[in-house]
Amino acid sequence: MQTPVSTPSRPAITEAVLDEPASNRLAEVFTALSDPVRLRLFSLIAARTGGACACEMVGPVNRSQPTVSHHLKALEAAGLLTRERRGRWIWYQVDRSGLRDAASLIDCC
Amino acid sequence: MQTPVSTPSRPAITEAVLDEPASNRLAEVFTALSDPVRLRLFSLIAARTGGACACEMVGPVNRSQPTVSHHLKALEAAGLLTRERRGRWIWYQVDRSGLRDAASLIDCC
DNA sequence: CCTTTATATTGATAGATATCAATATATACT
DNA sequence: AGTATATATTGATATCTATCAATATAAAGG
Repeated sequence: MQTPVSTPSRPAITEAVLDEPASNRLAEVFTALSDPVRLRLFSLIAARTGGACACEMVGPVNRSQPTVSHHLKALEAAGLLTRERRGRWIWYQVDRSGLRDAASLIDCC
Repeated sequence: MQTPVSTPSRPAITEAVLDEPASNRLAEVFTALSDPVRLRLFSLIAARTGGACACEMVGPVNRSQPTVSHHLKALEAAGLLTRERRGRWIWYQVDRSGLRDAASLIDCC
């Protein structure tokens, strides 16, 4: 499941009811953000300009390496992170475009 | 589980790593938004100034009355909707304050 | 090629959750 | 009181998910 390169901009939620495809896609994004460990991982990455290495994250979130790997994969699959290998390491960065749909929903406040 | 009356404003996610209480609270909000049916319900309510009656929602989301009731309760528990009885009917409105935390996370895009 | 290090996958399990049918509660009207 | 209508709760079930131990893969360096 991958995010399309360019996402069509959606009307604000106060202006039109979400149709089923839109709500399905948005639910994917919010599902990815619905776990405290994933939120902390996302936050760790967002707080560093230039992104962060997966190797730095096991300690801070206090979960096993496979669990961290699993969560990072989920965030990437939802289009919230980009992933890049550098030698033995994997570097993640926030994919801001993946957040736009979610932001437009929440804009109404 | 009820939202405090006034929520302390949080630093942008690009500035500080979420601590555990913050990520737990935020995960509650995003969990509430993580289901397509709940998103459509939320959207149905947000699209109507003055809110919407629970009785109008079973048809549009194509789920049973108990399921709709269950989802509306979840949205209210997360602090995303307010609930008011008017005679036999229950009216819901978007609680914008409940969205602020989520918005601040997503601001970074 | 063998070892080390970083990350991913597999398999298992406990807990969460979306759903509905049946039933209960609450309000209004007669 | 009795009936009709709106919403909530209960109980059951199927599916999903967070987690870890064990194992696999991938890259770098000797």
